[in-house]
Amino acid sequence: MSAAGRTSTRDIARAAVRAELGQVAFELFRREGFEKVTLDDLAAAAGVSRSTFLRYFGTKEDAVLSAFDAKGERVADALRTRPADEDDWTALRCALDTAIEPYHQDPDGSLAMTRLVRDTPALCARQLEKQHGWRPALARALAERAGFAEPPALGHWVRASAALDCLNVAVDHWTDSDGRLDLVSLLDEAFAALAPR
Amino acid sequence: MSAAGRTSTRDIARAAVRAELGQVAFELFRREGFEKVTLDDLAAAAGVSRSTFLRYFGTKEDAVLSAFDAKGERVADALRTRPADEDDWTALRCALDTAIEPYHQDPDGSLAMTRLVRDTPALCARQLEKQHGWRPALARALAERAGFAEPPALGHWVRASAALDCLNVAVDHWTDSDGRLDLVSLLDEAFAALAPR
DNA sequence: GGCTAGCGTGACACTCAGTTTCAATTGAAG
DNA sequence: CTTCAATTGAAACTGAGTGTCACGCTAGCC
Repeated sequence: MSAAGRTSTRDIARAAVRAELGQVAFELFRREGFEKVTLDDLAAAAGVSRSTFLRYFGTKEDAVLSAFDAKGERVADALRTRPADEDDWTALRCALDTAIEPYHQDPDGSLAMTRLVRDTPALCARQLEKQHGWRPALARALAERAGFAEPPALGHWVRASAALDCLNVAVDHWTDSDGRLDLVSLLDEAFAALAPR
Repeated sequence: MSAAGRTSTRDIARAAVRAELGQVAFELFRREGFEKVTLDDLAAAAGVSRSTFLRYFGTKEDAVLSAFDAKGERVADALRTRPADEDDWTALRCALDTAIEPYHQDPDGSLAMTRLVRDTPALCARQLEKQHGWRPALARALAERAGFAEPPALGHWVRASAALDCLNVAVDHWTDSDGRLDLVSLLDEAFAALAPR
Protein backbone atom coordinates (compact mmCIF):
# COMPACT_ATOMS: atom_id res chain seq x y z
CA MET A 1 0.00 0.00 0.00
CA SER A 2 1.10 3.53 -0.66
CA ALA A 3 0.90 6.12 2.06
CA ALA A 4 -2.64 7.06 1.05
CA GLY A 5 -3.88 3.57 1.84
CA ARG A 6 -5.00 2.72 -1.67
CA THR A 7 -3.26 -0.21 -3.40
CA SER A 8 -1.92 1.15 -6.66
CA THR A 9 -0.35 -0.43 -9.72
CA ARG A 10 3.04 0.65 -8.38
CA ASP A 11 2.49 -1.18 -5.11
CA ILE A 12 1.73 -4.40 -6.95
CA ALA A 13 4.91 -4.04 -8.99
CA ARG A 14 6.88 -3.31 -5.82
CA ALA A 15 5.56 -6.42 -4.11
CA ALA A 16 6.42 -8.54 -7.16
CA VAL A 17 9.96 -7.19 -7.33
CA ARG A 18 10.35 -7.71 -3.61
CA ALA A 19 9.26 -11.32 -3.86
CA GLU A 20 11.61 -11.87 -6.78
CA LEU A 21 14.57 -10.33 -4.95
CA GLY A 22 13.83 -12.42 -1.88
CA GLN A 23 13.74 -15.58 -3.96
CA VAL A 24 17.03 -14.81 -5.68
CA ALA A 25 18.66 -14.06 -2.33
CA PHE A 26 17.36 -17.27 -0.76
CA GLU A 27 18.74 -19.41 -3.56
CA LEU A 28 22.09 -17.64 -3.59
CA PHE A 29 22.44 -17.95 0.18
CA ARG A 30 21.61 -21.64 0.04
CA ARG A 31 24.07 -22.30 -2.73
CA GLU A 32 27.01 -20.17 -1.55
CA GLY A 33 26.34 -19.60 2.12
CA PHE A 34 25.00 -16.43 3.69
CA GLU A 35 28.31 -14.81 4.58
CA LYS A 36 30.02 -15.64 1.31
CA VAL A 37 27.41 -13.63 -0.59
CA THR A 38 27.91 -9.86 -0.58
CA LEU A 39 25.29 -7.22 -1.27
CA ASP A 40 26.99 -6.63 -4.59
CA ASP A 41 26.59 -10.31 -5.44
CA LEU A 42 22.91 -10.16 -4.56
CA ALA A 43 22.32 -7.03 -6.58
CA ALA A 44 24.15 -8.47 -9.58
CA ALA A 45 22.28 -11.78 -9.39
CA ALA A 46 18.96 -9.97 -9.17
CA GLY A 47 19.85 -7.50 -11.91
CA VAL A 48 19.40 -4.39 -9.80
CA SER A 49 21.78 -1.98 -8.13
CA ARG A 50 23.06 -2.40 -4.59
CA SER A 51 21.08 0.73 -3.64
CA THR A 52 17.85 -0.73 -4.90
CA PHE A 53 18.38 -4.01 -3.14
CA LEU A 54 18.95 -2.23 0.15
CA ARG A 55 15.85 -0.14 -0.42
CA TYR A 56 13.69 -3.26 -0.58
CA PHE A 57 15.33 -4.97 2.38
CA GLY A 58 17.02 -2.78 4.93
CA THR A 59 19.54 -5.51 5.70
CA LYS A 60 20.96 -8.63 4.13
CA GLU A 61 19.18 -10.73 6.76
CA ASP A 62 15.80 -9.26 5.92
CA ALA A 63 16.07 -10.41 2.33
CA VAL A 64 15.32 -13.85 3.70
CA LEU A 65 13.53 -13.11 6.96
CA SER A 66 11.03 -10.43 5.99
CA ALA A 67 8.57 -13.26 5.39
CA PHE A 68 8.36 -13.62 9.16
CA ASP A 69 7.38 -10.03 9.78
CA ALA A 70 3.63 -10.48 9.50
CA LYS A 71 3.51 -13.78 11.39
CA GLY A 72 3.43 -12.29 14.87
CA GLU A 73 0.43 -10.10 14.14
CA ARG A 74 -1.35 -12.99 12.47
CA VAL A 75 -0.92 -15.19 15.52
CA ALA A 76 -2.11 -12.37 17.77
CA ASP A 77 -5.18 -11.93 15.56
CA ALA A 78 -5.88 -15.65 15.69
CA LEU A 79 -5.60 -15.42 19.45
CA ARG A 80 -8.20 -12.68 19.62
CA THR A 81 -10.72 -14.72 17.67
CA ARG A 82 -10.60 -17.62 20.14
CA PRO A 83 -13.64 -17.97 22.42
CA ALA A 84 -13.38 -15.80 25.52
CA ASP A 85 -13.95 -18.65 27.96
CA GLU A 86 -11.12 -20.76 26.56
CA ASP A 87 -8.05 -21.03 28.80
CA ASP A 88 -4.84 -19.32 27.70
CA TRP A 89 -2.97 -22.51 26.85
CA THR A 90 -5.64 -23.89 24.56
CA ALA A 91 -6.07 -20.52 22.89
CA LEU A 92 -2.33 -20.17 22.35
CA ARG A 93 -2.00 -23.69 21.05
CA CYS A 94 -4.79 -23.15 18.53
CA ALA A 95 -3.50 -19.72 17.51
CA LEU A 96 -0.16 -21.33 16.66
CA ASP A 97 -1.86 -23.45 14.01
CA THR A 98 -1.74 -20.22 12.02
CA ALA A 99 2.02 -20.12 12.41
CA ILE A 100 2.71 -23.67 11.28
CA GLU A 101 0.48 -23.52 8.22
CA PRO A 102 3.38 -22.62 5.86
CA TYR A 103 5.21 -25.75 6.96
CA HIS A 104 2.35 -27.86 5.62
CA GLN A 105 1.91 -25.78 2.47
CA ASP A 106 5.53 -26.11 1.42
CA PRO A 107 7.46 -28.60 3.55
CA ASP A 108 10.57 -28.72 1.36
CA GLY A 109 10.91 -24.97 1.11
CA SER A 110 10.28 -24.57 4.83
CA LEU A 111 12.84 -27.22 5.62
CA ALA A 112 15.45 -25.51 3.46
CA MET A 113 14.65 -22.14 5.01
CA THR A 114 14.78 -23.45 8.57
CA ARG A 115 18.11 -25.11 7.90
CA LEU A 116 19.57 -22.00 6.31
CA VAL A 117 18.53 -19.93 9.31
CA ARG A 118 19.70 -22.48 11.85
CA ASP A 119 23.12 -22.82 10.22
CA THR A 120 23.70 -19.08 9.92
CA PRO A 121 24.35 -17.30 13.22
CA ALA A 122 23.41 -13.89 11.83
CA LEU A 123 20.07 -15.16 10.54
CA CYS A 124 19.40 -17.12 13.68
CA ALA A 125 19.97 -14.05 15.82
CA ARG A 126 17.84 -11.83 13.65
CA GLN A 127 14.98 -14.31 13.67
CA LEU A 128 15.15 -14.61 17.43
CA GLU A 129 14.94 -10.84 17.61
CA LYS A 130 11.89 -10.74 15.36
CA GLN A 131 10.12 -13.39 17.41
CA HIS A 132 10.96 -11.51 20.55
CA GLY A 133 9.07 -8.62 18.99
CA TRP A 134 5.93 -10.74 18.67
CA ARG A 135 5.55 -11.14 22.40
CA PRO A 136 4.04 -7.75 23.21
CA ALA A 137 1.21 -8.36 20.73
CA LEU A 138 0.60 -11.85 22.07
CA ALA A 139 0.69 -10.74 25.69
CA ARG A 140 -1.69 -7.89 24.90
CA ALA A 141 -4.07 -10.25 23.12
CA LEU A 142 -4.09 -12.52 26.18
CA ALA A 143 -4.71 -9.54 28.45
CA GLU A 144 -7.65 -8.41 26.31
CA ARG A 145 -9.13 -11.88 26.42
CA ALA A 146 -8.92 -11.79 30.20
CA GLY A 147 -10.98 -8.61 30.16
CA PHE A 148 -8.11 -6.58 31.57
CA ALA A 149 -7.39 -3.25 30.06
CA GLU A 150 -3.97 -2.64 28.60
CA PRO A 151 -0.91 -3.57 30.60
CA PRO A 152 -0.63 -7.35 30.31
CA ALA A 153 0.13 -9.09 33.59
CA LEU A 154 3.33 -11.00 34.22
CA GLY A 155 1.50 -14.25 33.61
CA HIS A 156 0.46 -13.19 30.14
CA TRP A 157 4.05 -12.43 29.20
CA VAL A 158 5.22 -15.76 30.55
CA ARG A 159 2.60 -17.78 28.73
CA ALA A 160 3.08 -15.89 25.47
CA SER A 161 6.83 -16.50 25.64
CA ALA A 162 6.48 -20.15 26.56
CA ALA A 163 4.11 -20.73 23.67
CA LEU A 164 6.65 -19.32 21.24
CA ASP A 165 9.26 -21.62 22.76
CA CYS A 166 6.96 -24.55 22.10
CA LEU A 167 6.71 -23.46 18.48
CA ASN A 168 10.47 -23.18 18.16
CA VAL A 169 11.24 -26.47 19.86
CA ALA A 170 8.64 -28.26 17.77
CA VAL A 171 9.98 -26.77 14.54
CA ASP A 172 13.55 -27.61 15.55
CA HIS A 173 12.66 -31.23 16.13
CA TRP A 174 10.65 -31.35 12.94
CA THR A 175 13.67 -30.02 11.08
CA ASP A 176 15.99 -32.53 12.74
CA SER A 177 13.68 -35.28 11.53
CA ASP A 178 13.92 -33.96 7.96
CA GLY A 179 10.23 -33.12 8.12
CA ARG A 180 9.26 -36.74 8.71
CA LEU A 181 7.69 -36.25 12.15
CA ASP A 182 4.27 -34.65 12.39
CA LEU A 183 4.59 -31.00 13.32
CA VAL A 184 1.13 -30.85 14.88
CA SER A 185 1.94 -33.76 17.18
CA LEU A 186 5.28 -32.22 18.08
CA LEU A 187 3.59 -28.96 18.98
CA ASP A 188 1.03 -30.79 21.11
CA GLU A 189 3.83 -32.67 22.78
CA ALA A 190 5.69 -29.44 23.46
CA PHE A 191 2.66 -27.87 25.12
CA ALA A 192 2.11 -31.05 27.09
CA ALA A 193 5.69 -30.88 28.36
CA LEU A 194 4.82 -27.57 29.97
CA ALA A 195 2.03 -29.05 32.06
CA PRO A 196 3.38 -31.76 34.39
CA ARG A 197 4.24 -30.30 37.75
CA MET B 1 44.24 -19.17 31.98
CA SER B 2 46.88 -19.55 29.37
CA ALA B 3 46.74 -22.45 26.96
CA ALA B 4 48.79 -24.61 29.33
CA GLY B 5 46.14 -24.37 32.02
CA ARG B 6 48.27 -22.60 34.59
CA THR B 7 47.12 -19.14 35.70
CA SER B 8 50.07 -16.84 35.10
CA THR B 9 50.83 -13.24 36.01
CA ARG B 10 49.94 -12.28 32.47
CA ASP B 11 46.52 -13.84 32.75
CA ILE B 12 45.80 -11.82 35.87
CA ALA B 13 46.85 -8.64 34.12
CA ARG B 14 44.73 -9.56 31.14
CA ALA B 15 41.67 -10.08 33.31
CA ALA B 16 42.25 -6.76 35.04
CA VAL B 17 42.61 -4.87 31.77
CA ARG B 18 39.56 -6.62 30.43
CA ALA B 19 37.50 -5.59 33.44
CA GLU B 20 38.77 -2.03 33.15
CA LEU B 21 37.93 -1.81 29.45
CA GLY B 22 34.47 -3.20 30.09
CA GLN B 23 33.86 -0.64 32.80
CA VAL B 24 34.96 2.26 30.60
CA ALA B 25 32.77 1.01 27.77
CA PHE B 26 29.75 0.63 30.02
CA GLU B 27 30.04 4.17 31.32
CA LEU B 28 30.61 5.64 27.89
CA PHE B 29 27.63 3.77 26.45
CA ARG B 30 25.41 4.92 29.28
CA ARG B 31 26.47 8.52 28.90
CA GLU B 32 26.48 8.84 25.11
CA GLY B 33 24.36 5.94 23.90
CA PHE B 34 25.64 2.72 22.41
CA GLU B 35 25.46 3.67 18.74
CA LYS B 36 26.93 7.14 19.21
CA VAL B 37 30.12 5.65 20.57
CA THR B 38 32.57 4.30 17.99
CA LEU B 39 35.34 1.81 18.56
CA ASP B 40 37.79 4.67 18.21
CA ASP B 41 36.00 6.52 21.00
CA LEU B 42 36.17 3.47 23.22
CA ALA B 43 39.84 2.91 22.54
CA ALA B 44 40.66 6.55 23.18
CA ALA B 45 38.66 6.64 26.41
CA ALA B 46 40.36 3.48 27.64
CA GLY B 47 43.81 4.63 26.53
CA VAL B 48 44.48 1.70 24.24
CA SER B 49 44.44 1.21 20.51
CA ARG B 50 41.42 0.16 18.54
CA SER B 51 43.19 -3.11 17.75
CA THR B 52 43.74 -3.90 21.39
CA PHE B 53 40.17 -3.14 22.32
CA LEU B 54 38.91 -5.49 19.65
CA ARG B 55 41.31 -8.17 20.84
CA TYR B 56 39.76 -8.13 24.29
CA PHE B 57 36.17 -8.04 23.04
CA GLY B 58 35.50 -9.39 19.59
CA THR B 59 32.61 -6.97 19.11
CA LYS B 60 31.34 -3.70 20.51
CA GLU B 61 28.42 -5.53 22.09
CA ASP B 62 30.66 -7.94 23.95
CA ALA B 63 32.41 -5.10 25.75
CA VAL B 64 29.25 -4.92 27.82
CA LEU B 65 27.76 -8.40 27.48
CA SER B 66 30.73 -10.67 28.02
CA ALA B 67 29.74 -10.71 31.68
CA PHE B 68 26.82 -12.95 30.66
CA ASP B 69 28.99 -15.55 29.01
CA ALA B 70 29.61 -17.70 32.04
CA LYS B 71 26.07 -17.46 33.39
CA GLY B 72 24.58 -20.25 31.29
CA GLU B 73 27.15 -22.78 32.41
CA ARG B 74 26.77 -21.72 36.03
CA VAL B 75 23.01 -22.27 35.92
CA ALA B 76 23.51 -25.66 34.24
CA ASP B 77 25.98 -26.60 36.99
CA ALA B 78 23.52 -25.51 39.67
CA LEU B 79 20.93 -27.65 37.94
CA ARG B 80 23.14 -30.72 38.09
CA THR B 81 23.66 -30.35 41.84
CA ARG B 82 19.92 -30.46 42.58
CA PRO B 83 18.63 -33.72 44.11
CA ALA B 84 17.82 -36.31 41.50
CA ASP B 85 14.27 -36.91 42.70
CA GLU B 86 13.31 -33.25 42.45
CA ASP B 87 10.94 -32.39 39.59
CA ASP B 88 12.26 -30.32 36.68
CA TRP B 89 10.38 -27.15 37.56
CA THR B 90 11.57 -26.99 41.13
CA ALA B 91 15.12 -27.76 40.05
CA LEU B 92 15.03 -25.08 37.36
CA ARG B 93 13.52 -22.52 39.71
CA CYS B 94 16.24 -23.16 42.29
CA ALA B 95 19.02 -23.19 39.72
CA LEU B 96 17.91 -19.74 38.59
CA ASP B 97 18.70 -18.36 42.02
CA THR B 98 22.28 -18.52 40.76
CA ALA B 99 21.34 -16.28 37.87
CA ILE B 100 19.63 -13.58 39.91
CA GLU B 101 22.35 -13.32 42.52
CA PRO B 102 24.08 -10.36 40.81
CA TYR B 103 20.84 -8.41 40.96
CA HIS B 104 20.93 -8.60 44.72
CA GLN B 105 24.66 -7.94 44.98
CA ASP B 106 24.50 -4.74 42.97
CA PRO B 107 20.92 -3.60 42.28
CA ASP B 108 21.83 -0.18 40.91
CA GLY B 109 24.46 -1.46 38.55
CA SER B 110 22.19 -4.27 37.40
CA LEU B 111 19.36 -1.84 36.84
CA ALA B 112 21.55 0.43 34.75
CA MET B 113 22.87 -2.50 32.76
CA THR B 114 19.42 -3.96 32.13
CA ARG B 115 18.13 -0.60 30.97
CA LEU B 116 21.08 -0.04 28.66
CA VAL B 117 20.53 -3.44 27.09
CA ARG B 118 16.77 -3.04 26.83
CA ASP B 119 17.04 0.37 25.18
CA THR B 120 19.67 -0.69 22.66
CA PRO B 121 18.38 -3.01 19.92
CA ALA B 122 21.85 -4.30 19.09
CA LEU B 123 22.57 -5.22 22.71
CA CYS B 124 19.12 -6.69 23.20
CA ALA B 125 19.57 -8.93 20.17
CA ARG B 126 23.01 -10.04 21.19
CA GLN B 127 21.89 -10.89 24.69
CA LEU B 128 18.96 -12.87 23.36
CA GLU B 129 21.41 -14.79 21.22
CA LYS B 130 23.67 -15.54 24.15
CA GLN B 131 20.77 -16.76 26.24
CA HIS B 132 19.62 -18.91 23.36
CA GLY B 133 23.03 -20.51 23.57
CA TRP B 134 22.44 -21.51 27.20
CA ARG B 135 19.56 -23.81 26.33
CA PRO B 136 21.57 -26.79 25.10
CA ALA B 137 23.47 -26.97 28.41
CA LEU B 138 20.27 -26.63 30.43
CA ALA B 139 18.40 -29.21 28.37
CA ARG B 140 21.32 -31.59 28.67
CA ALA B 141 21.47 -31.09 32.43
CA LEU B 142 17.77 -31.92 32.67
CA ALA B 143 18.26 -35.01 30.52
CA GLU B 144 21.10 -36.21 32.73
CA ARG B 145 18.97 -35.74 35.81
CA ALA B 146 16.29 -37.88 34.22
CA GLY B 147 18.86 -40.63 33.83
CA PHE B 148 18.64 -40.49 30.05
CA ALA B 149 21.82 -40.59 28.09
CA GLU B 150 22.62 -37.68 25.83
CA PRO B 151 20.00 -36.38 23.46
CA PRO B 152 17.62 -34.32 25.62
CA ALA B 153 13.96 -35.00 24.88
CA LEU B 154 11.61 -32.38 23.49
CA GLY B 155 10.22 -31.81 26.96
CA HIS B 156 13.62 -30.91 28.35
CA TRP B 157 14.12 -28.28 25.69
CA VAL B 158 10.69 -26.83 26.32
CA ARG B 159 11.13 -26.63 30.06
CA ALA B 160 14.64 -25.18 29.80
CA SER B 161 13.39 -22.50 27.41
CA ALA B 162 10.34 -21.68 29.50
CA ALA B 163 12.48 -21.31 32.61
CA LEU B 164 14.68 -18.77 30.83
CA ASP B 165 11.55 -16.89 29.79
CA CYS B 166 10.48 -16.76 33.40
CA LEU B 167 13.84 -15.27 34.29
CA ASN B 168 13.55 -12.67 31.54
CA VAL B 169 9.98 -11.71 32.33
CA ALA B 170 10.77 -11.43 36.01
CA VAL B 171 13.82 -9.26 35.36
CA ASP B 172 11.84 -7.10 32.92
CA HIS B 173 9.15 -6.44 35.52
CA TRP B 174 11.74 -5.85 38.20
CA THR B 175 13.39 -3.28 35.92
CA ASP B 176 10.07 -1.62 35.15
CA SER B 177 9.54 -1.23 38.90
CA ASP B 178 12.94 0.47 39.23
CA GLY B 179 14.08 -2.46 41.31
CA ARG B 180 11.42 -1.89 43.94
CA LEU B 181 9.59 -5.20 43.51
CA ASP B 182 11.15 -8.34 44.92
CA LEU B 183 12.89 -10.29 42.17
CA VAL B 184 12.53 -13.62 43.99
CA SER B 185 8.78 -13.16 44.28
CA LEU B 186 8.52 -12.12 40.65
CA LEU B 187 10.40 -15.23 39.59
CA ASP B 188 8.13 -17.40 41.73
CA GLU B 189 5.12 -15.69 40.23
CA ALA B 190 6.47 -16.27 36.72
CA PHE B 191 6.91 -19.98 37.36
CA ALA B 192 3.47 -20.13 38.92
CA ALA B 193 1.98 -18.55 35.78
CA LEU B 194 3.24 -21.52 33.83
CA ALA B 195 1.25 -24.01 35.91
CA PRO B 196 -2.49 -23.29 35.71
CA ARG B 197 -4.06 -25.28 32.93
C1' DG C 1 -1.27 14.27 -27.17
C1' DG C 2 1.95 16.84 -24.69
C1' DC C 3 3.40 18.46 -19.59
C1' DT C 4 4.69 18.03 -15.23
C1' DA C 5 5.17 16.32 -10.60
C1' DG C 6 6.62 12.47 -8.17
C1' DC C 7 8.48 8.01 -7.56
C1' DG C 8 11.88 4.42 -8.40
C1' DT C 9 16.43 3.80 -9.64
C1' DG C 10 21.52 3.89 -10.04
C1' DA C 11 25.86 6.05 -9.00
C1' DC C 12 28.75 7.66 -5.65
C1' DA C 13 30.81 9.07 -1.42
C1' DC C 14 30.96 8.27 3.34
C1' DT C 15 31.06 6.08 8.17
C1' DC C 16 31.96 2.45 10.87
C1' DA C 17 32.61 -2.53 12.42
C1' DG C 18 35.43 -6.24 12.12
C1' DT C 19 39.62 -8.92 9.94
C1' DT C 20 44.27 -9.50 8.80
C1' DT C 21 49.05 -8.60 8.59
C1' DC C 22 53.27 -7.00 10.28
C1' DA C 23 56.68 -4.72 12.96
C1' DA C 24 57.92 -2.97 17.46
C1' DT C 25 57.83 -3.61 22.37
C1' DT C 26 57.55 -5.80 26.60
C1' DG C 27 58.31 -9.00 30.07
C1' DA C 28 59.02 -13.65 31.87
C1' DA C 29 62.30 -17.48 32.09
C1' DG C 30 66.79 -19.41 31.78
C1' DC D 1 72.04 -10.57 29.70
C1' DT D 2 69.85 -13.02 26.25
C1' DT D 3 66.17 -15.28 24.20
C1' DC D 4 61.57 -16.20 23.01
C1' DA D 5 56.70 -15.74 23.18
C1' DA D 6 52.96 -12.86 23.95
C1' DT D 7 50.93 -8.11 23.78
C1' DT D 8 50.45 -4.18 21.45
C1' DG D 9 49.77 -0.56 17.83
C1' DA D 10 49.67 0.85 13.03
C1' DA D 11 47.70 0.37 8.81
C1' DA D 12 45.38 -1.51 4.95
C1' DC D 13 41.34 -3.89 3.61
C1' DT D 14 36.48 -5.84 3.16
C1' DG D 15 31.82 -5.31 3.49
C1' DA D 16 27.37 -3.46 5.58
C1' DG D 17 24.55 0.22 5.90
C1' DT D 18 23.41 5.51 5.22
C1' DG D 19 22.75 9.72 2.72
C1' DT D 20 22.70 12.53 -1.36
C1' DC D 21 21.78 13.66 -5.91
C1' DA D 22 20.60 13.49 -10.64
C1' DC D 23 18.30 10.94 -14.19
C1' DG D 24 14.34 8.61 -16.34
C1' DC D 25 9.90 6.70 -16.39
C1' DT D 26 5.07 6.92 -15.74
C1' DA D 27 0.69 8.30 -13.92
C1' DG D 28 -2.39 11.84 -13.76
C1' DC D 29 -3.80 16.44 -15.46
C1' DC D 30 -4.90 20.02 -18.79
